[in-house]
Amino acid sequence: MKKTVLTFGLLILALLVLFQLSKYTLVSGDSNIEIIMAAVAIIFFSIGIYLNKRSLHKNVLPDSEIDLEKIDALDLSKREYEVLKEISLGLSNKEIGDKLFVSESTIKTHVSNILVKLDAKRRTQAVQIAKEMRIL
Amino acid sequence: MKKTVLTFGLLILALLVLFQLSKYTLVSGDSNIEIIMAAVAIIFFSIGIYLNKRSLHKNVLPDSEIDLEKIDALDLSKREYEVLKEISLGLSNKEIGDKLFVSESTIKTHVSNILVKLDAKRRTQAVQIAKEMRIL
DNA sequence: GTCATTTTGGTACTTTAGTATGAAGCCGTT
DNA sequence: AACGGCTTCATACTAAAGTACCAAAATGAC
Repeated sequence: MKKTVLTFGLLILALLVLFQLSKYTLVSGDSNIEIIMAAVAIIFFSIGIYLNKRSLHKNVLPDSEIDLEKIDALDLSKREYEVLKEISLGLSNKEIGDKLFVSESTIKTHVSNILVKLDAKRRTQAVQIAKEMRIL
Repeated sequence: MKKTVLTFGLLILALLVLFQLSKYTLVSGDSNIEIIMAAVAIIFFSIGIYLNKRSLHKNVLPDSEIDLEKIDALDLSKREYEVLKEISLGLSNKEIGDKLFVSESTIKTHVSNILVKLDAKRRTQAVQIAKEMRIL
């Protein structure tokens, strides 16, 4: 709310400044109205785009960004993160093992470690937690 | 690309029209430059916001919309869909049963049906498929 | 009220997931 | 070289998940 008042206040201020500028230019006889018009158009067009980007980016970026720093914070190793990604794709331990060229036993070990680190009881829960943390 | 050219073409056209209007008004001696200025400002401000919303919404909406029609198309019953949602939250069959006040056997039946209908082999895969279909 | 579908539940079984534990090789740091 | 962390793998076990098959209520449409 405060931001809305502030931005609209600034908009009105900018408009007033431009009014004075245009008057001055017209009085001084230059009458290059086109340039002022274009300036006004460009400025407000830019403002419109800028304001929108700001207000919408707050909702857009967090959905697409994956927080690589948080992976470190969770002590998830590279390999464990790889396995986690495969789990989220719905693969079984055997399938993940084949895909990463290691045995199913290895994947089981990784999965167990992932569950401990993400504080999950099941792989489905691990995926859910990881997505909430914007890691996946 | 084509759309970008089109919109910018329209913008230039609008600007030119406004030039002519302003000239006409000035020549006719009215010299109410403020009104024209304000009009230009408002119009381009609106265009800026509009264009941005259009371009960003394409990426925003599909992520948040859940396609209720597709649930029908998959023959997923209400109850099955409920169970699917709980699965995506990482709950076990037992936990889902407790949450929905039915036995684990019932949940197992539902899960089996869900897997067949979503053409999945595992619950994790079912979640992934459902999310791809924008059902979850 | 009849009929089809949904929802519920069970038993018995197979498969996959997950735990516990131990161990060997690799790799970067001190 | 020694140390800690990562990756790998195995065995043996328990717990969950999933399949197959059946069957009885409940629901909703006609």
